[in-house]
This record gives sequence, structure tokens and C-alpha cells, in this order.
Amino acid sequence: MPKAKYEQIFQYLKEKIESGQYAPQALLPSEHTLIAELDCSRNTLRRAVGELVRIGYVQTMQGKGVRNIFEPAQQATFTLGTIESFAESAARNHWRGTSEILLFSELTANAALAAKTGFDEGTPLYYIQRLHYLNDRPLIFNHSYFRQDVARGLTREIAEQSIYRYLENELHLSIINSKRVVTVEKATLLDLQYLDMGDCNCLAVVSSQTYNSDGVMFEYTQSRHQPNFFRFQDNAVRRPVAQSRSV
Amino acid sequence: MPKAKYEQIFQYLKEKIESGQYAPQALLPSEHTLIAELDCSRNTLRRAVGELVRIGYVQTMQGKGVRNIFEPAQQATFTLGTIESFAESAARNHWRGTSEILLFSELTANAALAAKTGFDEGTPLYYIQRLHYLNDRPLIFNHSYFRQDVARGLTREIAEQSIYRYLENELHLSIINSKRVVTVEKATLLDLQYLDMGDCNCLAVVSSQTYNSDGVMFEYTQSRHQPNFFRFQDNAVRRPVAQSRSV
DNA sequence: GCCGATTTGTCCGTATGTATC
DNA sequence: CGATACATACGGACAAATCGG
Repeated sequence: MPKAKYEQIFQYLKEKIESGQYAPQALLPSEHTLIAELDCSRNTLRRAVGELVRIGYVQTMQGKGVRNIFEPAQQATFTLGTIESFAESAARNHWRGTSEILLFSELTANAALAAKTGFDEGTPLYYIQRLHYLNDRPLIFNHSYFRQDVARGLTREIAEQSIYRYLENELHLSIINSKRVVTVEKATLLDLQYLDMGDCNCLAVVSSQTYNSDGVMFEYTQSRHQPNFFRFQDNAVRRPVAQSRSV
Repeated sequence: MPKAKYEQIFQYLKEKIESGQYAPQALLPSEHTLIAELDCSRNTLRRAVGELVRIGYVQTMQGKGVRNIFEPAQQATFTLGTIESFAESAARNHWRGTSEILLFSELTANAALAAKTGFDEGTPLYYIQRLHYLNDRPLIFNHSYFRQDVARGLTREIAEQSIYRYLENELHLSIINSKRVVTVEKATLLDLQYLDMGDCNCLAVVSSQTYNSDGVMFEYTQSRHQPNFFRFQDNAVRRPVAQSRSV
């Protein structure tokens, strides 16, 4: 099943850049040239190039061209803008990722949990604690809460395989987007017990709220990362100051 | 000087969402309706909506509509995808931001600095240490390195005002993009001396490499944030797995 | 300084595909 | 099945920035 054309072109150019087929700091072929070469419309090519800008591979300059600013060293550890499971992330970085379930339970959101997660108080939830290993080192402690009415029938056995595959393939849940916030927090006793913290007493925390196509937030996950193996990457562009519009 | 139309529409819809003029969880008017109301093309509206998706304000669903998933609580402390000066960021969050220059010096990149920053060894640099206060609390320690040949004529006096205004307005430097990486590091003696660290021995570090329109990285800045006041926000979308393309 | 060629940025209209209801 | 809504793709037009003659 072939994907969208702009996505294919994006991947094609991305791999061409990564493999050094465009010289560093050099300009890519012009839009006109690439359109002819790839047999697509201008909009389609521009969309693909826009994605390359977002991931920091190129910079575009009106009147000049598109410059390759990719640098091999800085491979992203955790990517931005796309939802990726731990297994997918590990594979992309050529790591050996394994997981262990420490706790599988059911509970009801009390006031404190509701405030933290964004679920309504009284919502029945599954609560799962998972420990993720990269190359046999325990590096991520995961606290996940799933709404029972959405992730219905979730079991410890399923969680040991893949929760997302169950949600998408068995329950036909369509996962749309995930709001994520990165913060730094003091390590808890649980963190110190399970993660190899060295002499750090803080860790990187990625809190994410995930939504389905009904607009309901069905998952709240807090990923607590051992600091030395945490890396979050972004590319920002300079824009003129924003201004409102009267309609 | 009016901005791009899609940008105006983006701002217009963004403010309408923020001010609660669309009910939470409700669908926005359809593309067709908004196109008529705003008198623009489909592409233009879709581009504006695409930006709203990126900042986590709405989710789009084929065949259903565009849902408002904005939540007032989650105001971003540090935004993503755009380059913002400390002053701009403080203003957006309604904080009183002040800065202090601790050091203004010139140096040449040695091997260690070159490896850390990405400058070539031997590059002449300005090195500036700045302390940023929010509401009179010292929260961010900034180490900035600027290429002397690009940021030529930079002085301590200029740095006390606004470096970016000098670069853009006086030197007519065009700033294109900035690659940023968020990590967590052990606090140094300098951090402990100047920042109010409490009992934390780690902090959030945002390292950024900024490029101009010649494709040269002219700035490397390491922002070291007191953990309690650090928040980095992102919105991710679930996409089908990527696939390459043969041309 | 000017002008024309090149290149990217913005905007429009239309057609078709696909998912939802 | 049809109507509606978003997703993708195409082609054309003009604007804005850059560069060279």
C-alpha cells in the first residue's frame, strides 16, 4: 500500500541527504529541477521540503535556494512531532530495547491524580508501571494510565506484548495526537530503586496526554528518564512577529 | 505591514480558540464554512489549521471535522518551532524578565569547545555569560558563543540591550533557523553559585545552534534552566509508518 | 543603479480520493 | 447509497528576494 506522494518524496530526499548524496552546506537542486526529476507538482514537492525544514535537515532561503545543513552526529534520540512507541524508537536508534511490567492494576482517579493527569475525578483507569531497558540498562520508568472504558479489556498479558497494537488492531481505536510536556523533576524512591541514577537526584520527565478520534484523552503517561540517556530535539525557524487579523 | 494571509488566519483562529469562542471538545466550522467566512482559498485555510494542529490546539479527523482540544491550563512556558528571545518569551507569559551580563570576553575555540559547540577549532568567538531573572528570581544561566566574523563589533554594551536586534537591524544578518536539543545535566559550581537550585543537583539544558542565510552556524548558546521553572511543550500526531520511494 | 533571470513564498481554483455519518 | 468533511494532488499566477550582467 503506497503512501502519500509527498511523504514518499520526503523520505526519498531525507535518505539522500543522510547518505551524503548532497554535499554538506551545498544547495539542493531547485524546485523546478526536482519537480521534473520526481514528476510531481510544486505543492507536493514543497510539502516534502517543508518536512525537511521541520526536522532540521535543510534551510530554505527565498531567492537563493535550499541548503543542506544536515549533520550526521546529531541523530535524534527522541523525535519530535510524531508518536512513536518505545520499541519503534529503540529500533530506529539501533538499540536493543526490552521492557518489564512492574505493576498492572485498576484504580479510580482521585482528586490528586485527576489534577495531575487531566482525567476527571472518579474515572476508572488501568494503571501500569513499566520499566524500559536499553541494552540491558534500566533507563526509563513509565507510569501509564488508560481509561477503562476506552482501553476496555486490557490485561497484563496484552501489556507485556504491545498495548498500542491491541488498541489499534483489536479495539480499532484511532489514535490522533498526543500533547507532550518535558520537565525536570526530583527523583522519587521508586526512581532510585529501579533506575541507575548514579549521583543525579533529578530526572527528565515526559508527560503525555493522548487523544483518540472522539476527542477523549484516553491515556496519560509519565516517562521518567535517567538523565544521561535523555535527548529531545527540535528545529526552530525565525519568523516575523505575529500579528492579528480583523475579519 | 500586513503579514501573510495564512498567518493572519492562524492568529485569528488561535485567539478565537483561546478566548473560548469555540466550545471545548466541539467541532470547528467546516473548511467550507470558514473559507466563506474568511474569504480565502482552501489551501490557505488548511495551512492555518495545520499550524493549529502543530501547537496542539485542534485535532483534525478525515470525514468528521476539526475538534477544539485546547486547554487553558497548559500555557507553554517555552514554545517549540519558533525562535524567541528571552524578552519575547517573558512578555508572552506576562512575566517581568530582566537580565544581567556576568562576563563578556573573546576567545578562540580549542578542541574541547569545538567538540561541544560544533565550531571549528581555532574560530575566534565572543563568549558571553548572562543571567536571566523572572520576577527577580535567577532562573536561567546562559553561555553564548558568537562567531566574531559574523557578529562583528559586538560589545558588552550591545549585549546589555539586545544582541538579536543588533545582529538583525545593524548588521543586517538574516537569522534562519536554530537546532535545539534538550538534555539534563549535573549542575556545575557556577550553576549552584548563581541559580537558586534548592536541593536539585541537575538542571535542564537547552543547547542551540543558530544559522544565518549563508548556512554558517554563527551562534551556540547553552541555556541552563533551574528545573522547577522549565517546561518544554510539543504536540505529536500519529502517522502511518514511513516507507521509502524509488524514483 | 537598473534590469532580467532564477528561486522560493504565497495564494487561488479545481479535481479526485477517502473516511464518516 | 448519497451528502459531508477532510486529505491529496495538480497547475497557474503573482510577489519577493537574490544574483549577475
